Amino acid sequence: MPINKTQQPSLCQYCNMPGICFSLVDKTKAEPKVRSHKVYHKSDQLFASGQTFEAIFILRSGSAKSSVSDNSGHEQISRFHYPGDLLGLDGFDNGSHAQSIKFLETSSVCRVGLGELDKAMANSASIRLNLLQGMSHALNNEDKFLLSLNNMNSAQRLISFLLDLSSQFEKRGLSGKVFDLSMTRVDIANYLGMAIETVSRLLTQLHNEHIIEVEKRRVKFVDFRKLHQYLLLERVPHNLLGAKIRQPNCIQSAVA
Amino acid sequence: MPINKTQQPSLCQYCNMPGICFSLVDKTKAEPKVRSHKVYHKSDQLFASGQTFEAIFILRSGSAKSSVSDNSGHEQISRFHYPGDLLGLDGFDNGSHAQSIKFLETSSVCRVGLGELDKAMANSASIRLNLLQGMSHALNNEDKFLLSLNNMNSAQRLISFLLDLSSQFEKRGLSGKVFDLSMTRVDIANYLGMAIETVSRLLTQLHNEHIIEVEKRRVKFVDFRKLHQYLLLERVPHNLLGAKIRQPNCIQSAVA
DNA sequence: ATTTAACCTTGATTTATATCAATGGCAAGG
DNA sequence: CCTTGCCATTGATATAAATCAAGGTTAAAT
Repeated sequence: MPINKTQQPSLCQYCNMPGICFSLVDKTKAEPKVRSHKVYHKSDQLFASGQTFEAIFILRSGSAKSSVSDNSGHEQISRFHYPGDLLGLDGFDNGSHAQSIKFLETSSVCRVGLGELDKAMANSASIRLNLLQGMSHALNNEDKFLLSLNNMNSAQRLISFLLDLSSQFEKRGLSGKVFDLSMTRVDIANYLGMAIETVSRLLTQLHNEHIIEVEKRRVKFVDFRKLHQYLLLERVPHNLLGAKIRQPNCIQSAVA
Repeated sequence: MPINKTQQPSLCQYCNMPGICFSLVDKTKAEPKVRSHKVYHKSDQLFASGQTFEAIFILRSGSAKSSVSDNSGHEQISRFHYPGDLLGLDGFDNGSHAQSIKFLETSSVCRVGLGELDKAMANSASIRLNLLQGMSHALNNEDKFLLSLNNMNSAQRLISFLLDLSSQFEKRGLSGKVFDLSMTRVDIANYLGMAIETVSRLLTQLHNEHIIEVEKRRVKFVDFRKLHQYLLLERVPHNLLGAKIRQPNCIQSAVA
């Protein structure tokens, strides 16, 4: 199985994004078959935890959040989704969804039923690859996220988050320098594992240090250099090893 | 695609575990083809981050850890592996491994080359399902782990870890009540995102409270009830909502 | 057999960040 | 229009867990 992302130019005419959508159709036909597209609105749920796994989805536009919850009702946002992302991959595990997915704004998705998907996988190496890649990518992303959760202070986590968002937007041809957050501060805090007050304070601080500008949900990057400097500041990983020289304090205007 | 774990009895004769190994062979032949098996020792590396993705592996015996690291050299263990686990799934993302995998003790793996794997996937719905399930399961596990990282205190995280190990062992027909840790305290601390001193102190504390017995790497569960009580103690998720009534303190002999 | 290095434990102290508390603004719905 | 609730900010205080420090034990290597 050659691993090669551009193996097949699978840009979906309808979704206008690289994905498995177009690849699913029979190439011998002139027009790609239009799959079932659907529009959702803010707070709508694509599926809920426990629901039967019947299809995967490709996010065409808008944004969404995945979350899981434990038996005592605590919710944890595990991922934010942007156009091109595959949704519902959690369902393969045991045939029902482990996550819930809620939309953060008006969004549209492309639905691919399981039967259809399996047929496509049987026939097309590129579809197989596409799907496995998507899952592997999600897994790797989550690993990286773990890394930052356990090895960064809250300022660094928030900055990583913003930079990640920025690159997500750029990948999709939008500005990575100015953009609007589609999620609330509460969502950000939940995702990053900190208190909402901490998120708020840090945003204010970065604003005051003229590193970013924040106006409600609008974020503008002013000084990328300083932003990256924050990330480089040593945060020793829990006394684990003498791998790095430590510094007494990181937070307080550590970027001079 | 019917989602059904027992769709096909795919118990590998050689690995003696449910997996994709046996399913890969031609059922019409009397004997399953022996795949390439290999033995590794403590500290050996199965593959390193950056290495070309050529095969996936199934852990037959022993245990291993996956880790990722950032550009500043910090390492984060993302998962511990036990017999039956699929190794190397991170490689699908971009054709090279994102993680490194090191063995924690003498272990053996079953190797499935990519070409072989793809062929099998093209031909067998059960192999497709098996692989997707494996990845989906890994993804869901990591989501759950995130949940506990962000919503539990260190005692609860450690306990969850021990209970998870316990169930891993039971699943594999071993005692979930007494077992040996194959990883160091440093590994545990790294995985759970806490200082090694905290791990040590908590183990001592749980021992003193007669909830578990710890003797070097040997762990014995004494009082499951109290252990679970620890998990139920409220740990409000970062001020996010009034979802739960909070309690002043959790750690200090909270289980009376 | 002795040295070296990894691994683990325990105590004292510091600190990053949660929690508590109060207030203001904005959007949705009646 | 009002008002109700969500969303966000800011300050004061508390605390869980990291860090610092030191010693002990085990396993590996010379």
